[in-house]
Amino acid sequence: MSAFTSKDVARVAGVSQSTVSYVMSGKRPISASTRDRVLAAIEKLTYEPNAGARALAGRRTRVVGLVVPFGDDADPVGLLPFIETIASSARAHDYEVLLVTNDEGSAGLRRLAGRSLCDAIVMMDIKVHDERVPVAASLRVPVVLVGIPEDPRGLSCVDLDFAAAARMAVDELADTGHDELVVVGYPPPVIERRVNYAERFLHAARARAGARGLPVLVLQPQDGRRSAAAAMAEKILAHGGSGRVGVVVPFTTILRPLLHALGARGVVLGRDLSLIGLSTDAEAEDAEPPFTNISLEPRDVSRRAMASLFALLDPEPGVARPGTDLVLPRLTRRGTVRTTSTRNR
Amino acid sequence: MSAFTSKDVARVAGVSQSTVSYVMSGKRPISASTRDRVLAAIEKLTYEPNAGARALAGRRTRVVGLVVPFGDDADPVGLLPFIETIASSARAHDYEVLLVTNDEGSAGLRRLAGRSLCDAIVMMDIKVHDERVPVAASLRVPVVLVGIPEDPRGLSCVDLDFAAAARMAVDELADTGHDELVVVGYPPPVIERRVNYAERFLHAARARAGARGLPVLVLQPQDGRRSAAAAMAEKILAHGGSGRVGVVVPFTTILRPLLHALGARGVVLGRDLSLIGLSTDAEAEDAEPPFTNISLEPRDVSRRAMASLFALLDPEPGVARPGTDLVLPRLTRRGTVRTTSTRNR
DNA sequence: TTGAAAGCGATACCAA
DNA sequence: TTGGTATCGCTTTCAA
Repeated sequence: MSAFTSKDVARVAGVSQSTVSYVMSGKRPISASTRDRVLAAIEKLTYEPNAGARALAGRRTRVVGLVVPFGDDADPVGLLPFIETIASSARAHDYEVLLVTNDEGSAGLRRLAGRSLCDAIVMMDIKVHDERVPVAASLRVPVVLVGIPEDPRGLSCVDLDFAAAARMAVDELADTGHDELVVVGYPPPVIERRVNYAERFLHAARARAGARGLPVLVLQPQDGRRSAAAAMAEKILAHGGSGRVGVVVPFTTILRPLLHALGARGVVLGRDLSLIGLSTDAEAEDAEPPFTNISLEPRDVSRRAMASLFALLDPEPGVARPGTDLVLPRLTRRGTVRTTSTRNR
Repeated sequence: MSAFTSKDVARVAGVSQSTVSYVMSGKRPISASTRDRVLAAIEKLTYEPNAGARALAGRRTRVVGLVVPFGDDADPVGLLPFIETIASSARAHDYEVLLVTNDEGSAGLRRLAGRSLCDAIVMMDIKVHDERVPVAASLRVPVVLVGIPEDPRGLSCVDLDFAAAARMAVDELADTGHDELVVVGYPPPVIERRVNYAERFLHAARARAGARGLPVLVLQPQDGRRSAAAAMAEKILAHGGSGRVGVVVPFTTILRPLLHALGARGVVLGRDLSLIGLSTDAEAEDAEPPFTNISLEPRDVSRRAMASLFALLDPEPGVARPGTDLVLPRLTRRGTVRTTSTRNR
């Protein structure tokens, strides 16, 4: 394949190397005729600029670094839509995406910035106290967090509004006449790692339930597997004798096995028990039965993260300042919440 | 953060810039004392070499390009283990991973190579006739295919041996006394795109079934959703009156809904009907019920792909030549195949 | 509107 | 065992 340089293009087009550069960047007015000659030469030679040389001379790589939670026991499902959306958004701005895995910790961040491998970084799976956040804040490149640490150190954060999600779930159940709440929370490793959204969800759920005068029982599954789901189902049923119970499930991976475990015990959701899950819409639709859900909106979150990243990369005067951007979740009713005659929304 | 260069390191260590370079690369013997001084200076300045400059001068980027099937309707589940394994394998060799999505087609490949963004490429989701393969073969950088096109053009290919998987499934069912086979195949888009593994699996299944004297019915689900699964369940049951039927399901995403649909119709797998799925072990274990599966081995496949990639990157004399590397699948029995008294393996 | 030339920060050759 | 320096391919002043 070609190994032509901008010098070759210049020669073919009969112009100087700098003119070739300016034609490509548009940073200088060029007469129509020379531009055409240059473009023709580029076409003819199938010239592609050398990324390394460009990065060296121009001090920008046109690469965004993406730190993803691999290897961790973080919810692996639902990661793809994030990566996918970030990748396509990057491409739409003519940026490449460099993948770094979480298990490298802050070393990955230092490498990314120190070696000038990228112009900006998106970091996912933020913990409440995250050792990487202060490091990220000290880098020469802007960093956008998908998730909210306790102290963002002035970094931009984007995430679903998990507190609002919790309030939506509690309100929906309170409004439909339920008088008791069970939250099937997060497994021990998630809690121990102090994943930020888990805490935000649980705190807000407790607070709202208190405000609405509903007692809450928070259960903790061991993990997202069948046995854990079966145990949860038993606890819910043992607990739920007294009244009209609404179950809230923010931990995505336990949803399917839990639905199965409840079904196997003869429970009909929407009749014997109400359930709201926090999940993508696709998962809620395809589950058996389809359940009322509050959407995680991974695509929206990713898009907004990339938007603030690009805002940081070329700071439009008077516009973006870093801050926290919370995406509002959306509740979709699919019949797993029993409604009374008093309310019918 | 630091923005030190190797020149700074040289100054602090009291040596020349080239000595710093040689200390880092080890391409030249260095006296212990100077090496120590240089390393101390590097440490002190937290020096990191500029990737662009390195790529430019050294003509190698230490980046591998990874082309993943986003946006396509290719099975999104099971993609993560591939990416994850490739990423960690790359890191183990001190390479970065640049993500390119499939929907860019061969343009992405040309960019990767043309701009010298990477030293080698891993490409997934190969079709039988894949327009990208001839392009890949014409690049200046080595390309490893995860999947097998009809004409690999001399490129290295690594994949699960889907033909062997099909034969294993057929043999297992034949050996256990089944006298009829139903294959719940791939949905129309997969067939139309001529995804290579789908064809390999179906051809081999038909051939082996013929050799074993078993009639085969190949069904085609519309997609991987509940309604499609329900339709499949009906067809299987309508068909299966006459004898002992064994069902083979190579399309991963339909497995869960199909299991549910069968269960809802009162079918007990391993008693009324036998089923073997092609899926990761995790999925087979966690399903309801857990099913006998043939593993997709994404981690093995990825590891071997990276192994041949690194073999291409520094060609050990007398070792690697490009070729096709098929990973043997593994069958794990989980009780969804009914066994006769005549065989008990 | 265009060109010449000085870097950008490494690598690796040629000498010593 | 080490240092000087040309070079990689592009961007961006500075001059014209």
